[in-house]
Amino acid sequence: MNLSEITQDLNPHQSQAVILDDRQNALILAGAGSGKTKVLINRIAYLLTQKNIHTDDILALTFTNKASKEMRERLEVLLRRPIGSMWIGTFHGLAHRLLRAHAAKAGLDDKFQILDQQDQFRIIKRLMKECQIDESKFPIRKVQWFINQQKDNGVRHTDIEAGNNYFVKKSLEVYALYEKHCNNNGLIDFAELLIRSYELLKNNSELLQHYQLRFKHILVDEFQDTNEVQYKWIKLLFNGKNTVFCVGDDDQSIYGWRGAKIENINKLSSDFAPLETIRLEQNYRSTGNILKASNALIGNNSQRMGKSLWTDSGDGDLIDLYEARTEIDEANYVVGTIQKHINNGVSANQCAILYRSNAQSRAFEGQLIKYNIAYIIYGGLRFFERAEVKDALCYLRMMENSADSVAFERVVNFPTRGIGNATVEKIREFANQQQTNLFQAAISIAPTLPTRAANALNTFIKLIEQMQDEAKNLNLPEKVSYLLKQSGLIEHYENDKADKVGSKVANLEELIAAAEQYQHEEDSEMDETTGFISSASLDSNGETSALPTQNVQLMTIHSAKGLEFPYVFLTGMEEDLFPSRQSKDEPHLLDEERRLCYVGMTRAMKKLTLSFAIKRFLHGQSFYSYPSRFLKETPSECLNEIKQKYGATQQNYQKDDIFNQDIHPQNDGDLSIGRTVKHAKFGFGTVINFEGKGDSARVQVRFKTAGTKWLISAYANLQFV
DNA sequence: ACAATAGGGATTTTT
DNA sequence: TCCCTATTGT
Repeated sequence: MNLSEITQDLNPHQSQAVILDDRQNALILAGAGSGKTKVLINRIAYLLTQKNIHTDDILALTFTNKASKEMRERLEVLLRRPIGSMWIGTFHGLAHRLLRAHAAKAGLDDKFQILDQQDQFRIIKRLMKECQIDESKFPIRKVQWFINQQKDNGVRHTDIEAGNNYFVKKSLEVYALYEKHCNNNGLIDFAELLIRSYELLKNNSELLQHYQLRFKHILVDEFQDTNEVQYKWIKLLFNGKNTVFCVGDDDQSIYGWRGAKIENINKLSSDFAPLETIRLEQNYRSTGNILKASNALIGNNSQRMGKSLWTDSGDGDLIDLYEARTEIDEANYVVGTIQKHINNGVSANQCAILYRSNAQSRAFEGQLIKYNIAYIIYGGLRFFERAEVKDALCYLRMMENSADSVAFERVVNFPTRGIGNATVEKIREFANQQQTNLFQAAISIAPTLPTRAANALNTFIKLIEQMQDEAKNLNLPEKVSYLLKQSGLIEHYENDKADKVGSKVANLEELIAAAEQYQHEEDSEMDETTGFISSASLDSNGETSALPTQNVQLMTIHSAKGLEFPYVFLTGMEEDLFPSRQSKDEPHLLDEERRLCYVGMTRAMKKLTLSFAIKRFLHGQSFYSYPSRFLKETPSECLNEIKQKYGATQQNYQKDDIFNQDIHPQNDGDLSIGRTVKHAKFGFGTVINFEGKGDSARVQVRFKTAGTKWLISAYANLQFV
C-alpha cells in the first residue's frame, strides 16, 4: 500500500495530521463533521504501512463500542486485511482485558464479575440498609453518584477527608463498605475497571514497562471526554519514547457531569511535550447557515481552544424557528413538517427530532402516531439491561460460578419457588458471619430451616447443581438454551400476562442468538462464557450492527452526538428546559449546555429547525416559559421565524418580544399567567396559575430560585414587572 | 406471593 | 403526568 492511497481523499489539514512525524505527539482539534474518524483511521494505516509499525504496537482508545467497531471495520477495509488482535477498543473494554490478563496482580478473583449501574445500585442500597443509613436523608442515587465520582477522579475512600460535610462523611462510610463488599465478592463496577487497571500498572513497574514498550503509539478518540483516571492512565503508559495522538473537540464536551474533564485537553501540551496541535475546521456536513449559527452560539463560551467551522458548499436554507403555543403545537408543527418532507420523497429516517430530556418525546410520539409515521425512540432499556435478559444471564453466572452472590440474589426466588425474604435474609446473615458466599451459606443453613423453606431452598440448590453438571459439555449457545428451559424462565415468561406481545420470550430467544454471535467474534484470550457475560455488561446494546430503518429518529441531544441527519429538529428551546434549570446558574454548567446546543445544531446536514413552546405541560403541570437564551445567541440573519397567528398568550408575547425576556414594566396590576413578578423574599418568578379574585386570590408562582409556591395575593405583595 | 395503592421524584447516561 | 418503589391488604 502506498502513501497516496492513504492521503488521496484528505484535505491539507487532515493530511498534515495523518502523515505527521511518527515521533510527534499530537492533538487534533477536530470540529463537528470535519472528518476526525477518517484522520484517526488513516493515521493508523499510515503508521502500519509507511512506518513499519506492527499492529501489536498500537493502542487505540474510544469511548463507545460503536466507535471502536467502526474504527476496526474501516481500518480493515482501508488496509484490505484483518487486524486481528490489535488493541482497538473502549477504555473500559481494554481495561477489562488488562485486568483479566493480570487478575491476580490486580488483587482480583479470577472469576470477577462486572457490575452495571443497576447491580451497583442494589448493592449500595443493601449495604445502606444494613447500616441503617436513612435513605431519605441520603438518597441512594446520590451516594452511588458520589462513589462513582470519586473513582472517576482516581480517589479512594482513604484519600479524602470528609471535613464537616455530613453527606460526604456518610457517603465515604458507604464507599468503604461498598469497596470491601466488592473485594470480598469479586465484583468490579465500571469506574473500578479504570481505576483498578490504572493502579495495576502504577504498582507493577515491570508490567508498566512492558506495556510502555509495547504501545509505541497511543491514539485516543473523543479526547475531550476523558476523565481524570483515563487521563492518568494514558499518562502512565507514556514514557517519552512512545507517542500520543489525540483527537477531540473541546466544543463538544458534554459529559462533564459524568466526570469528563475538558481541561485534559489543555494539559496535553505540558504533559506530552512537545505537542503539535492541528485544527480541522472544514466541515463536510452542514450548510453555511447552520455553521454560522453554530459558530456564533459557541462563541459565547469562554475558555475555548478556539475553532471556527467553515464549508465551501454554500449557505443553504435559513434555519426555521417555530414559536409554538404548547408542546402539542410544537409536536404538531414538527411532525407536520416531517410529513411534508416525506410527501416530497424524503425518507423518514433522514429526519431526527432532538430534545434535551427524554420526557419531551411523549408529545412527538403522540403526533407521530396521529400522522401514522413510523418512528423509533432511542434511549430506552438496552438489550442486556432488560430484566428477562439479566435473569437469564444470572443463571448463566450461577452455572459458571455459584459463588456469584449478585447472581444468587437475583435468581434465588425467580421464577418464584417459595423462598421468601425471611429465608434470604437468614442466608445473608449466615454468609456475613461465616465470610462465605450466599450459595454456600444456603447449603449450610438449609437443614436448620422450617420444612417448607428448607424444601424450597433445597430445590433451588439442586437445580443449580444439576445445571452446573449438565452444562459442562455444552457450548455457549447450548448452555443458554438449556438454562432457559431448565430454570423455568421461558415458561414463566410464556405465562406472563403483562407481556401480551411476548417480547420477553422473544428477547430470551434473542439471547441464544447473541450467544451464537459471540462465539464467532470471541475474544480468544478469555474463557468463552466469562467473555460473553462480561461483554453483556460492557456492551449492553447487544445490537450486531445499526440496522437501517425507515423511521423518524427521536433521541436526546446527548445520544445524537456523533450522528448526522439531513433534517434536524432541535426542540424545546426554552429557558429552564434548555438550558436546564439545574444548570443555568452555574457558568461552567451553562457552558456545557451551550456546547450541547452546539452539538445539536451541528447534527444537521441540510436543514435545521428550532422550536420552543410558550406553555409546556411537564411533570403534571403547565409551565410558562421564555425562549432559550441560545436563540438570542443565534444570529437573526440565519433565522426564519415562524409564528402562529393566534397565540394563546399573545398579550404576553408581543411580536418583537420573544427575544426580550428582560423586564419591561407594565402598569396594570392584573394577574395573568406568564407575568413576571417579584416577591420580597423569594425574588423573581413567573405566575403559572391563579384562582379567586381580588384579595382572596391565590397565585401560584414559579420562582427562579425558590421553587414553586402558592401565595395569597393579598399578603404576597407581589410587584409586577 | 401478589395485587392494589400511596408516596416521591422527575436532566443528560459513551461504559 | 408518569414511573418506580415501598407498603398494605388479601
